Amino acid sequence: MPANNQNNLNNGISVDCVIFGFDFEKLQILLIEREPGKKDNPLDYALPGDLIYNDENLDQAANRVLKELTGLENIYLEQSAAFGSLDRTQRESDRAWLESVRDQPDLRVITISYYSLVNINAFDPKPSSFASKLVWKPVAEIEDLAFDHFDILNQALDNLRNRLKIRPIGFNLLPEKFTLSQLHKLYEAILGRELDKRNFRRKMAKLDLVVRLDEKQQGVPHKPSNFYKFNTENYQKLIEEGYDNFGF
Amino acid sequence: MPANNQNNLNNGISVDCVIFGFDFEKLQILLIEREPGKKDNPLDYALPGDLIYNDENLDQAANRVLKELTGLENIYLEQSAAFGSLDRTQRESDRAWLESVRDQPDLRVITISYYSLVNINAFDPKPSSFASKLVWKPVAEIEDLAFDHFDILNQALDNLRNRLKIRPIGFNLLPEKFTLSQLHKLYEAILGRELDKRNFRRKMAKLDLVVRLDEKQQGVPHKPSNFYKFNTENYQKLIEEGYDNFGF
DNA sequence: AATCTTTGTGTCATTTTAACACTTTGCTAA
DNA sequence: TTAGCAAAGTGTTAAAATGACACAAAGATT
Repeated sequence: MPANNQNNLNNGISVDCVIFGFDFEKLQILLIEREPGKKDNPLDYALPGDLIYNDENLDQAANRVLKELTGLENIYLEQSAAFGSLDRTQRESDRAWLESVRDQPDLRVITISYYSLVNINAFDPKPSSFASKLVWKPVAEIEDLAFDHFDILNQALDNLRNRLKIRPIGFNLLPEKFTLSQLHKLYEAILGRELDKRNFRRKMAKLDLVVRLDEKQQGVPHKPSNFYKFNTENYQKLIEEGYDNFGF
Repeated sequence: MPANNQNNLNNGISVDCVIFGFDFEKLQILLIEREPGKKDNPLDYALPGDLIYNDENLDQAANRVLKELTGLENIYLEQSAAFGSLDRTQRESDRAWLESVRDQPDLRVITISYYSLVNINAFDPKPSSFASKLVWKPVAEIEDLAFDHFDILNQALDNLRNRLKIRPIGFNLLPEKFTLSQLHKLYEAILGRELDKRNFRRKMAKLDLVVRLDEKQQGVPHKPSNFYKFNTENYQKLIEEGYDNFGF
């Protein structure tokens, strides 16, 4: 055994997933609603996440945990950051919860966060395991989360925004067919600021990342908008050329 | 104890530091030269890094390890990524080394990497502990490293380049007084491509990030160049305004 | 005095960005 | 049927940023 207890290697490693979704209005995030503790605490939300196994690597763990807790599979997942503050599991409400689900609630746990972008309408979140209840929450309305998950969320959002300047990953949040207005609103939702409609469309057109389909919206009480799809080939071409100015 | 051995929590966590330095010519990186093993292996280099303690957080660990192994203290350190492949410690030459320095050489270890930028002339690397010998190596000449450290290096370089578009962190690599040519070469070294001299200077001037000093180079066999220093106040101002286009 | 090396500087053409308003389409309600 | 409503869709102009490009000036060396 090690000589000093500072180095007794009794560490846990977890992954936490920040799952962004878009409902054509606001940027949302998928959270686990935890049972309120003994006290009449307000409702309490946490990111989907869990300890990793010893025989899987980090990406595998993130995919597994996500599947186990939400049913999501084969989705875009990007590593975000590592969090390892000593006090990250020391809040009272969190400790009670840990005691109910962990063999070693006192274990010091370092977490690796991932973020993901999904089409909010394309899947049916299936709570399981200790994720008793899954809910989508608008990111902008979240003020706190369990553990240090609020920090993790903000970090992920920051990474997402930076990434969006370099890669057009936002398309992951949309269904296969979408309108330019939806795409426009998506960028505004992620970036948290307004973008001029004409300038947005001009740049999108120049990038040549979308293809106009011969199909329109139906049943809307106004001029129906045209559907588009993502142009994978052109995207690949741009990336191979080293192009990386996808920002607004 | 846990029910299944997949989840026995027997994990180690380490930090590895990618220390970039600049000698006014090439981008360099600080490496530990390991004793060749029993075989007549070629020389072998690794990133400074070690297991973290249970009573310190990640940033503390990175700072401590860096100080212990190199003598470097109070320097810019940015978290880069987490690496946790199952086979990252399975190379033969690495295992021999682990057996000589670790209590539990078989421990599965996940590492959090940090990168740092230092002025290569401003400190005297002091090898200690098991870092028997420290050397600077030009990044461009490195073809492989111990463990998965080559991957870690490339990831850090990628992060550094992305970061440089958003924040003028390159100044950390220079002494307090520097010439515009040195700054220019630094950007070229980090980005790995040539930049037009006049365009570079024009943009630097517009950003107003450097202040001209009333002092020139001496003893150079050509027109001496003027010294400048970094303008911290203007930098703060730009950041507060939300400006983030520092790229070239 | 001539030579050498690196510093330091300006212009022009092109591209990118920002600001800005009205017509069109299809549905809805009177 | 028609008037009104709501969102879609579209172009111009000015300002800023970028990219390409060449030569004179300074100081050291011979």
